[in-house]
Amino acid sequence: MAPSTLCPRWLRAAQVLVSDPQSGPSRYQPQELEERWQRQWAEQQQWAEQQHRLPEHLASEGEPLEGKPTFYALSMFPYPSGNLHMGHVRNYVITDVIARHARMRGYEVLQPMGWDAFGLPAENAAIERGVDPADWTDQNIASMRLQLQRLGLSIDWDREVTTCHSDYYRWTQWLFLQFLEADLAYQKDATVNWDPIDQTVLANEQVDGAGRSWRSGALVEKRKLRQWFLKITAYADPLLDDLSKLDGWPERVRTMQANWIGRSTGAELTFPVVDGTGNPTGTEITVFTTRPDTIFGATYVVLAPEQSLVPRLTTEEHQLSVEAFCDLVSRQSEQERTAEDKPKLGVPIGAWVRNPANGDILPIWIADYVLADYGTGAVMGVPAHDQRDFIFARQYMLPVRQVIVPEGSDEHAFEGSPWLEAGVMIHSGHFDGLTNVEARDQITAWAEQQGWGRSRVQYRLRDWLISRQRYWGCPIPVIHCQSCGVVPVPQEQLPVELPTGLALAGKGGSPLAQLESWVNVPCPCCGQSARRETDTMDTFMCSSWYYLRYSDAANTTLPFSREQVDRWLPVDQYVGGIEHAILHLLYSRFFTKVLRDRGLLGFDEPFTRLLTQGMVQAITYKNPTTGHYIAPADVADPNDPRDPYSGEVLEMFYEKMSKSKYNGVDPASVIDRFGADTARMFILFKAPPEKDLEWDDADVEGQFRFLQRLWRLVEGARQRGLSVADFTLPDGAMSASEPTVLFAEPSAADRELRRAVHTAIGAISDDLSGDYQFNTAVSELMKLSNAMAEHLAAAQDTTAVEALGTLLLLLAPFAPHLAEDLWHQLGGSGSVHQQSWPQADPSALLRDTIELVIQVKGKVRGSLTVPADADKATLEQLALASDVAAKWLAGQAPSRVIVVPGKLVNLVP
RNA sequence: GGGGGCAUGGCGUAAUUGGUAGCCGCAGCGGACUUAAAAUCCGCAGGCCGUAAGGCUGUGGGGGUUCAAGUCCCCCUGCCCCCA
Repeated sequence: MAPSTLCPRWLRAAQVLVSDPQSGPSRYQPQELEERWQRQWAEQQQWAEQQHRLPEHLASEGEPLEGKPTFYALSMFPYPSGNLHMGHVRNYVITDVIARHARMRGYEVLQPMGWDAFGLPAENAAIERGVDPADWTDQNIASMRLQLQRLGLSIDWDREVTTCHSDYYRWTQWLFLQFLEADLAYQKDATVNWDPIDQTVLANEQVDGAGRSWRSGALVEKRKLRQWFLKITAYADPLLDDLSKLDGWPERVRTMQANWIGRSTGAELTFPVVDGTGNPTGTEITVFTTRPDTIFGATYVVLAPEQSLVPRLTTEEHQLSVEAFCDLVSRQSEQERTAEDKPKLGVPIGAWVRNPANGDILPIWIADYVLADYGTGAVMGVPAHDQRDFIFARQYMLPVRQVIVPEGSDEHAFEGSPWLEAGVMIHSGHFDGLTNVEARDQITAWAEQQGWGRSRVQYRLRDWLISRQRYWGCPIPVIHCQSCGVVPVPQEQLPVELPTGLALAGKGGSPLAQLESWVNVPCPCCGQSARRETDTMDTFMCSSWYYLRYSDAANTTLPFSREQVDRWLPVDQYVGGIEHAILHLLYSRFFTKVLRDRGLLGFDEPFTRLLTQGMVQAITYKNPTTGHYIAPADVADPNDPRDPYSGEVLEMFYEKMSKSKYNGVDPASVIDRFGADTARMFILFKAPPEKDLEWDDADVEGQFRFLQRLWRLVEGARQRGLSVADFTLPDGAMSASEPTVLFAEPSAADRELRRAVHTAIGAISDDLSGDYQFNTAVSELMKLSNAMAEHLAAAQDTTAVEALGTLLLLLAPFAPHLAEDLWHQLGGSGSVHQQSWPQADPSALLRDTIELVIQVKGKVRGSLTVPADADKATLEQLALASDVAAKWLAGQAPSRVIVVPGKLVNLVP
């Protein structure tokens, strides 16, 4: 027989035998296997909505089709940089396990994916390399989608959204108009970073630490531009109060949001401006303070340099110094201005106010540490009881007047610090002797009564500046008309398409403003010539509602229908990085509340549960003298890392993967070597999900070995002729009082095996509910596999089949390809991913005897094998009669005996 | 400075929430198989003393509550994150 006539299957087997004679007739080859199943799942659209392909077990339970509960598992969508990194992998694998588990528990699951596709990197690529941002982005999406698909995620790709495509940003614009209509979008002047050489606005990320432009190197200036804001402050209270509803969120994220909103209760107090003789001029300065109790200690008043009263109140002789100071301050960042440890700078403006509490005449200053847009842009200076006022007063020799002293003590000596704690009032008129907490309310009430104050709630949160003077963003859909003012683009004219084919140079002002043909349009109202808004939106606008769009991604008449959005949302489980703990999550919550109030959806909060996964770190080598990073590949001996050139001993630590540190691990290379299932299992096993994860190649290989062991385990079962074809798990109706009859006359091996199987079901189910613990779930899979290796051979077929079938069901969410393949190898019908999640049989966990620990005075001294059902009195008797008791009590009767049934007996002499 | 978190073998981690500390894995050591190596399988493994049986000790340090503390309380040290 000529070789060419050989049966192809035989040939393949022969090749395997030749290449690896020890490993038996078949071999775990993840690359081929994973590609095959991914193709099949895609062909069968297995992850699309399953409403019309209900698994039989649910139909048999008589559950109506419409009544199938929904589960929405969501990953934070990526920016399409072109490269999938390990952080993405960790994020999406976690979400996928949750989604697959929910599906097996009978939920209709939505797991979508999309692209946060507007943003600076595309524009930078355009400026630097002359590529078209749209092409650059689309190519990146195409390649990242392929990389993602290799992970075997159960994503419904039909619902994919891309924020830079007009079928998406059309609705971002539509939603902007909703905000405009609701009076929640407005324009006002705000400062931007201005590059005087390139004549363009820079994003904060484009300004380096020294305040210079990333491109031209010019010192960046602050400029005032008229810009668009969303009135998020109007929702400060609900955004803060509803945090208490989010008990499925990490506590620290809730705390961060609460701090960011920063609600503080205080008072507005009005100081009349007086002339040189102390007579009122008719002008007033209103300050905001959280400490009205300290008003008798005010020794000056400070305005922000930008405050509108400053030009009017400044006297002629101070004109020059005030202008010079305002110019200086305009170059500082907010952080520099308000940091508590920085020196505070200011100048007097020559005007005076009268303290309404005690009539004192106080000088007015301007200072860098007061911000124009917080409170009223004016504060009263109380050096004795405020850190920043104290530093300022020392700097300029302003008087310090103490009005609170520690309880039961003399006046606090001002050695080097103000008194910030609670205490008793002094020098405060008829409030003397009160505690300052009492005085705070009483002084506010007194001021209110006298007409110079009122209590006031103040927020740290500012309105959201959404204008960007950039090209690659969603155009703001309004038209400026000389006679009609700001005119929204009519809905039927949406989308306002971003023009294509621009030559982006990164200089000369806003890119869209330079395109006259695009800018000049007739006014939709009066028809006269008008100009388009040339600002684009902050990309956080696009990402504030994408999770709503997934629910109804193909809708061409609305961003989403109320029916679909209310069916799927709120998101049951959101998974993403902690770096979005504040802005993205806050903006999304804000959007949800506004849209709820507009009647577009029917829930208060978008994300019921939130999981913030930790970073993926990798081993990093650094030369301590040169500060250079060394690639791990260039380190000859990892146990004694040395610089390949100088031979110096290197520093070694784990740090977030990044190109500049040469410590990145490419997901594709891991999948090429070991397959996606190994990568998934490793990343889940190595650390709890919210902790940082240290990448370690040796551990990856260990995970691969585990999957190979499973392969061999099934191989052996097949040779034994076992099949899971008619394997049905006993259902949940079973209880300990009615032991299952499936397993007649179990041997010791049967009992051990069943105990291991049902322990694993219980433990893994537990790890996948509530607080997710994928690391221990994988560890339980390993324990089950170890128990099977030990007991499978001696167990009956029924028990063995139950064990094998259950193992594959439990494995399915974690290593979906291998589980599917082994399921079919063992004759399983249908997809393993369409089976129901197994239920633990309590009767399998029962034991005849247990090990009872004997403690003497809390220390373990030995143990006894006792009947599992022995009562407390019996346990005490057994313990007292034991050799251990005899040895350690030396004949004495214990003064106390503590019995913990099923656990231990503690004898206290 | 304010707020939050963490600290367990050589390493990553686990511990029914007050009940036998160290599960699972990595690295390591010993053995089997092999001409040999790899792979695989079996075994050992917190530290100290001891041939062993066994004992002492041990969850960053100090104190406390309790029959019993990795777990609860107080103080200290170190690291991380957020906001200033």
